Amino acid sequence: MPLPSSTVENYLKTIFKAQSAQQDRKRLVPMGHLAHALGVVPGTATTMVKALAESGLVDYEPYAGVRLTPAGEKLAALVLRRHRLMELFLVKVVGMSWAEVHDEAERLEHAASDKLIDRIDTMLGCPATDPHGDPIPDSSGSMVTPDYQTLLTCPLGETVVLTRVTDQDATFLRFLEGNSLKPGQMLRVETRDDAADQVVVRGRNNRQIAIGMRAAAKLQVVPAGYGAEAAGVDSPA
Amino acid sequence: MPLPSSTVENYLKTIFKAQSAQQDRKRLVPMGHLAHALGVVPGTATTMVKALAESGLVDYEPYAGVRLTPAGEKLAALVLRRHRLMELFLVKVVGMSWAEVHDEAERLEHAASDKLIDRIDTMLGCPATDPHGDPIPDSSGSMVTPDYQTLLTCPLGETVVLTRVTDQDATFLRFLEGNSLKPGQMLRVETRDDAADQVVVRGRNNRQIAIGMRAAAKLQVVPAGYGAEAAGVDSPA
DNA sequence: ATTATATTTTTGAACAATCAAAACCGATAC
DNA sequence: GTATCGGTTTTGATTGTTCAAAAATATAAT
Ligand SMILES: [Mn+2]
Ligand SMILES: [Mn+2]
Ligand SMILES: [Mn+2]
Ligand SMILES: [Mn+2]
Repeated sequence: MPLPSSTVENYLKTIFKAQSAQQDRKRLVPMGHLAHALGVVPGTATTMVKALAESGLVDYEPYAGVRLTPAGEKLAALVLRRHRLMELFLVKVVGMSWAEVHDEAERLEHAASDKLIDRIDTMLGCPATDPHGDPIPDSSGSMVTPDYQTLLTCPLGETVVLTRVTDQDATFLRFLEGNSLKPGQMLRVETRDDAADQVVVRGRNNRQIAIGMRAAAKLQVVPAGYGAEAAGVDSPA
Repeated sequence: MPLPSSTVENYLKTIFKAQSAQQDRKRLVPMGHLAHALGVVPGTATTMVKALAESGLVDYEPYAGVRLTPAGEKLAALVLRRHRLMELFLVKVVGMSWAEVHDEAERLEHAASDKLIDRIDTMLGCPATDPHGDPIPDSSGSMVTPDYQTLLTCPLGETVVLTRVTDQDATFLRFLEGNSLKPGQMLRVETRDDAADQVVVRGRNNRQIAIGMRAAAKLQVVPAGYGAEAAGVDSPA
């Protein structure tokens, strides 16, 4: 019952995110996926997951996969809370770029005390989302994950608000920033061309921006003026 | 040559502080002292120190003790820099109490990147001392450690400025704060009574404060108006 | 010099986390 | 049903960090 190591925290967080990413979040996460996401060989993940199961943090079915127990889910959500609050803090208070805060938070999330995190939460006014639009769990570990549409699935021609970016790669984030593609930005999808693998959107100052479909799928949106505030969009300007 | 683990960083920092604390800072630090300061058994310290010697970070003489090499000294100073800048940041920007920032910084010092530390340094205006008056090494790892007098050794009756507190215990720090005994505060030592183990000082609002000699030795001072600014005192009000 | 005491080192073992490579299982394909 | 193949688990080993207890050393006392 000692406090979980950062290794354990990372395993739980990764399982949590993998479960959230699949449509049925009660399904088992395959060992291979987990190992790949953590950058370890599959055998290592198996060993670790068996230990986590022993501690009651996950359910483990050999050859099938792993799933968080309620206890594991709560712990994972609190790690995610520390991560996302820390990211927003680094952007808003410290003035770091949204492209670099992920790596920083990846380490700080294991070192910051609950006291510090609560202080940050208060200082930021109990925010609902982080700089990338990811929802921030509350201090009890619960979180709402709205099922947004993406620039690939939203209706053509209608104005939408960018709400979430589901890729933390620094280069990608810098590209988006250079094109004013940050959460809160209003957009309209002009055309989609499957053959050319291209989506053209009109963004800030009516400027046209063309991006590939792989990238477009990483940009989540809501219809303009509908639930934008509820989704935590800061400045729908 | 991988980056040093937090365990290694803690060993180096502890050796550094032990060397600084002894009058001749080139003397060897006994294994027993090191082990006690780190909260490990002596055998553990011996094992670790031999590994550090292998990496060229310390000089180790069996049965005599350990001392930092120039490489180890630089690394240690940079850990201390991260620790102290983080403490000041937590007090000044995050609004935490000076009594609780030490424990927090004890973990954050291993997680914060150089980029974050530089950002904090700039934000704070490249401060010379932390909330407890401890000097902050610069980014090259050099640091001046003035040899202050204490409330036990300073002249009676003369006005002095409190510059440094050499004990991080939270309860002690809260006691000091409750009596306005923080760096920058002007004081006068009225009486010293060896038999009663008591030092009486006159502090803020001419209020009299009596403390034991053990505690008085932990409060470092400089003559008022002389080198106070150079020592990084913030508000000699 | 001999003895006693305190400190230090060594030895043997443990735990956490990891990998490489061999063995294994399960879902398809024939 | 047997062969095949990707994913999974086992096995055996390594590294880092730690402890308990035994052995060794240095220093101080007699
Ligand atoms: Mn992130
Ligand atoms: Mn994020
Ligand atoms: Mn400190
Ligand atoms: Mn300090």
